[in-house]
Amino acid sequence: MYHGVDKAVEALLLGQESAYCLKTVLEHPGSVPTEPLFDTVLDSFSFALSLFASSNTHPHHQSSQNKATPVARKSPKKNNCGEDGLDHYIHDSPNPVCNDGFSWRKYGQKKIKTLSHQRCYYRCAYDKDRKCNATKRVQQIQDSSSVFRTTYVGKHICEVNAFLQLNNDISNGSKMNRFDKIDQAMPESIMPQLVQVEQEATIIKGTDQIMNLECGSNEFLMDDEQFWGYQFPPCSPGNFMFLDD
DNA sequence: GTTATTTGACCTTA
DNA sequence: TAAGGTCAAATAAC
Repeated sequence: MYHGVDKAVEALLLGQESAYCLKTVLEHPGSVPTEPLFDTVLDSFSFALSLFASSNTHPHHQSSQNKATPVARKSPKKNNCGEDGLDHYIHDSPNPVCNDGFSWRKYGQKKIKTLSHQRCYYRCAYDKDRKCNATKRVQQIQDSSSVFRTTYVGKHICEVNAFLQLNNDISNGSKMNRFDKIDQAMPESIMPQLVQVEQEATIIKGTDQIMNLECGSNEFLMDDEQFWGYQFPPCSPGNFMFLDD
């Protein structure tokens, strides 16, 4: 999936560029708002990581994917989502959404009247520890193929808290390697800050690698190129598009 | 024993 | 009142 890798590289480059801008801004405090730059850096890396994650959904990587799936734990007696389709998906087609880098805890599932499959509800595993209010809903939306819609609601603040802790440690004179500290601070959660909501960001992952943005009640599907264009439109340096938070 | 998942009940909203 | 979202006790896995 070289196309996706190219996109990922682009995203990383954009993130790098934004990081450089942020560095410059921080050296000249007050000149430019820093928050949009933070968001762009996070979004860039998030998107790149999501692409890598989706590239790992190729059947050849199935075994490793299954290992990494955080919600794979299932009771043999109780069906995860009560539908054959989802079971089939989990076991026969790796679920990329479950490998989005965050740790999720399932807190419910519901049969949706207009849909043939149940909707599963997850919240951040650190919702209490780090007061992270991020949740997601996973819904299979097609019977004929393994297409799942994951709707992310809320913003992950768990990794932000971890970074604050990290920065405190560093500023307190710790000599430990920065990345060692990151690994310690957030073994599982240093990962994508997917497009966050007030508007919900919805990503569909399936056999066609479709991505979807859901804007209010008007849904539309787009391929990853369109999604990319939406997320990171062509722009000159210093003229980024930021998503409202 | 601890932690995660399941699932019916309850709450909220349109 | 119906439908979607969340809670929490029961249950299963480790």
